[in-house]
Amino acid sequence: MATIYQVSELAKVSLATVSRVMNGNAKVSDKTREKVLSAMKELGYRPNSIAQSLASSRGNSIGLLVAELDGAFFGEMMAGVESELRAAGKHIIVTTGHSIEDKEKEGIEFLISRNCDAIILHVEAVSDEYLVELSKGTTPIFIISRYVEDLAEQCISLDNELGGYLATKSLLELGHTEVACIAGPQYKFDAKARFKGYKRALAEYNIPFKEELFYSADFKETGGSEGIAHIMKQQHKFTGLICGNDEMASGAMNYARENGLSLPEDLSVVGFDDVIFARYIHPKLTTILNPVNEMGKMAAKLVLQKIYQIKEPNIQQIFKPSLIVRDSTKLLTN
Amino acid sequence: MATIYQVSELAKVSLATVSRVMNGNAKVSDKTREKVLSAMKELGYRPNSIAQSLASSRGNSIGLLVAELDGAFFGEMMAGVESELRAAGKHIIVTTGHSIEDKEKEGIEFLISRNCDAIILHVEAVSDEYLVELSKGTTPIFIISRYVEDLAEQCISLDNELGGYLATKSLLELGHTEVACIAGPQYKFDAKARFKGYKRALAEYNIPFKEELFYSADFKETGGSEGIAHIMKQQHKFTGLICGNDEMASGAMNYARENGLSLPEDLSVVGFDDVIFARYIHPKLTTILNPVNEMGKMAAKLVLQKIYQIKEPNIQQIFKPSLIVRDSTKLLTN
DNA sequence: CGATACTTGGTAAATGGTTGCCATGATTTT
DNA sequence: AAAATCATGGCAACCATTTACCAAGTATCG
Repeated sequence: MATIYQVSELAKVSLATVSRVMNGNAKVSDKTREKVLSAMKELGYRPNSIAQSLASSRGNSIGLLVAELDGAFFGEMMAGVESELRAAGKHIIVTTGHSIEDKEKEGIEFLISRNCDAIILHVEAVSDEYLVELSKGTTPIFIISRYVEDLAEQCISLDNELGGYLATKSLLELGHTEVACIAGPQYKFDAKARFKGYKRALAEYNIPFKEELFYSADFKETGGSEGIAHIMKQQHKFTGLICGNDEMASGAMNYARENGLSLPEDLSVVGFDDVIFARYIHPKLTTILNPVNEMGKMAAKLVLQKIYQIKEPNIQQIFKPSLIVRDSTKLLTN
Repeated sequence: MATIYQVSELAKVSLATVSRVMNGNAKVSDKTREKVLSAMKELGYRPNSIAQSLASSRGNSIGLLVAELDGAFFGEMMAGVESELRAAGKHIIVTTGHSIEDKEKEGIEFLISRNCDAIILHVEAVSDEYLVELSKGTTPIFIISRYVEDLAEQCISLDNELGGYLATKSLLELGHTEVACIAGPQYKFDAKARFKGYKRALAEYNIPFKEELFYSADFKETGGSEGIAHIMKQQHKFTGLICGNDEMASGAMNYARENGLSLPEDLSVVGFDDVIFARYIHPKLTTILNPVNEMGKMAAKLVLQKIYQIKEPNIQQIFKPSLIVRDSTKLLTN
């Protein structure tokens, strides 16, 4: 691999001049710039970003930690972050946390040790205190899809409680009174908040919360089928169901159909997130729009603004979910 | 951030000893190791992997380039690579190519400049020649989901032609004779091979290929709906459809249903890939299993073996697709 | 023509480690 | 007790680049 020395030699200019050409922070005449560039081309020179990073203690890269690499939700989030950052010439380094505290911490360590200019975190297992502590370190952190009170400035989050409320209310407004809920894992902030919204809506309609109509499981298809299986076993009639996310809704709907219910006639279902395939399941899923992609972009903008001083208009830190009505819910008729 | 100097100072040992403890490549007595470790802990020392990488010209990281960060297919692939590599203590650096030649090249440049020990590529726009040339460089490359003759040793690929053949044959065996095909972009290797398999199956059954029943579009839902819209306009009756991938199948099915066809009664559809949501669309999709996740893992194993000399049993480089029968296809009855 | 502003050269330190060498002292083996 | 082995120290070179500094050369301009 060619080095800057060889370039300077071939171009017959000094080391410093090569560096000047590369970084554009000092004036260089067109003629010499040309010489340097063509020498680079001839040698196939490519700056060693590791050495650059070490010497300048800047990385031109942003770390991104997500729970999983697969999953529609994370995909959209990553894509949002990446597109915005790449447009600004920055690269991302992605790693995973798998929603396990130790792995999340390890991932963070890795990103920090990699000299990232900043890191964007989507973490679920790690405590607020840990994040606050972390934010005191030298690597700036930004948090996506989670709200940490003391770090509000660096958070991009969704009003999950409102989402849960809207989802539930939409069924109540359609006349349903027995509305079950299959929530995500209750140690997860967003799952908990969505559930809280569910209860608020019930309360508003003077409907008592019923333990038999509640189940908490994994944010996955299997969680959904497991949840509805459990609830159906309780023998408590219900005509509405709200789910922790779209995957769960999908799993629940399949199970329900396989067990003799027709949708949406016998059961109205509301999902959460509006991931890409929500409109491809049948019946098309009524769900809560979670603008993850937008939020990813916004996190990137926040980084550009705060770290690279690129001013970004219209920074928005708290996003509001909204209801998307499709075919999986219907007016209760008896 | 603490440095190795501060550690050596606090532990009252030499620089070399600290390095010995970290890398475990020379004997260190338990006593001194203990001293060093506790000093590290006290200082919160974290090795600077950038400096390590520069000094040792090893990165302990593997570059991974995928077309997109979202999309079920890429997600599974990334997850496969990551899980295997992480289990071996290696990290991945992910970037994207968006199936655009320049972006793919730029992504590759980035990964190389990042001193990755090896890079795993899922590229579609770049030519075979370019890859061969690239493989002569200092950074070893591995190619996933594509077969390059001259680089066979470094490829993990799927027999796409066989997949296309199996998909088509499954419909022919069910008595369908008018089988349409909505293929992916024909500049993509896998899309082309699948289409080739489609034609081989037709030929085997002495059914001529009909231009009216063919369309090539984006590997997306919109590609699928666009494709079926086009074919339906041709007014040539057909009872079977094979699609370039599951997303396209999903798009086509929705469009078909919205335009009066009932599935699978009027039209049998076969997808390709068996991404996670194939079984959650309705009717559940009959499709070709593309073991991307496995292939991702295998690519990682190949890297572990060839680069880190960790011997991996059961390396398999060419994967065979297989048919998964679900509810979207049925025997043709007239 | 001389003053001024720009462009460039050359040098050297710094970034945070790795790696190999040789010397030294301690410990174990014979 | 001499010899061999082992653990450590101390040193220096190296990785590819950035950055600051000063000196020197060269246009440009009035």
